[in-house]
Amino acid sequence: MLRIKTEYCCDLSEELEELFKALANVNRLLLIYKMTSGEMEKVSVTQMARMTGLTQPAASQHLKILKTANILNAEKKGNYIYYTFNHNAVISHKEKIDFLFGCVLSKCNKIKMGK
Amino acid sequence: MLRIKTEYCCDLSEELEELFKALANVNRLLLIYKMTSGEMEKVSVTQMARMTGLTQPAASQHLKILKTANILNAEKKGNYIYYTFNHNAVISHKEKIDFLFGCVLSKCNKIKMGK
DNA sequence: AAAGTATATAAGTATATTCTTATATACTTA
DNA sequence: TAAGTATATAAGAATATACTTATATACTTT
Repeated sequence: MLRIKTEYCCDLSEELEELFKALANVNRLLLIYKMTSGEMEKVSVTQMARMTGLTQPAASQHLKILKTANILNAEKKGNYIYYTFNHNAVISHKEKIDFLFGCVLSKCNKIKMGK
Repeated sequence: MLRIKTEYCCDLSEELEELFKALANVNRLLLIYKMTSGEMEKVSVTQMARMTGLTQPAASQHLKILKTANILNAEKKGNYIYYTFNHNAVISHKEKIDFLFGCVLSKCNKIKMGK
């Protein structure tokens, strides 16, 4: 199990680096929160830019980063593009984060128990 | 509750940005995994550098970033400095991440239910 | 078809990140 | 005290990030 984990962690670290990079920006986090908190199911890029105080190109670039990181999906509908959460990918991201923190916290507990 | 959440999210976004920035580096993630997986409770900086293939200054700089982000504690013992996880802070970090993903996933579920 | 709107992309700039090498600091031990 | 070891810091270089403004692309509507 430890060997599996050790090998797994190299790949996992690279995947988590990409995920954390995508999340490591306050404007992208605000975009995400806006997407969760609005009454609207779908919000256009221009609306999101307005809501977060970003210019349209800046919002577009941030959304692209979130899409590339498999956090969002884009769906074109006429003139507008609606970004939505990539539900399954978000679940998968969360599992990886839980694994990382699980490793850390179980190590903390082992030490507290006196090895 | 929604107003509380909206205000909370601005602060939270800035805190999560700092946390995610600290975690958004493959070498720092590998350092973390090495710290969780070793048999040793405490590992010196030089040992960690060797384990991850980093130079001593690079490892030191990464560890400083993890310490500044309240992920690690440093404890000087004679000639060596031992880094350990900041257990309580890690729990607090995890709670914030869980809140973020909780918002996202509950939004996903709301949409699936048809608003 | 022309004009208007929404979004993306391009190019440039300012800043941040992550290394490197060299050196300083703190401690230990001979 | 001098020499050795561990760690941190400093300074510089290469690269990445995040914005800006300008423009291209895709679609809609008149």
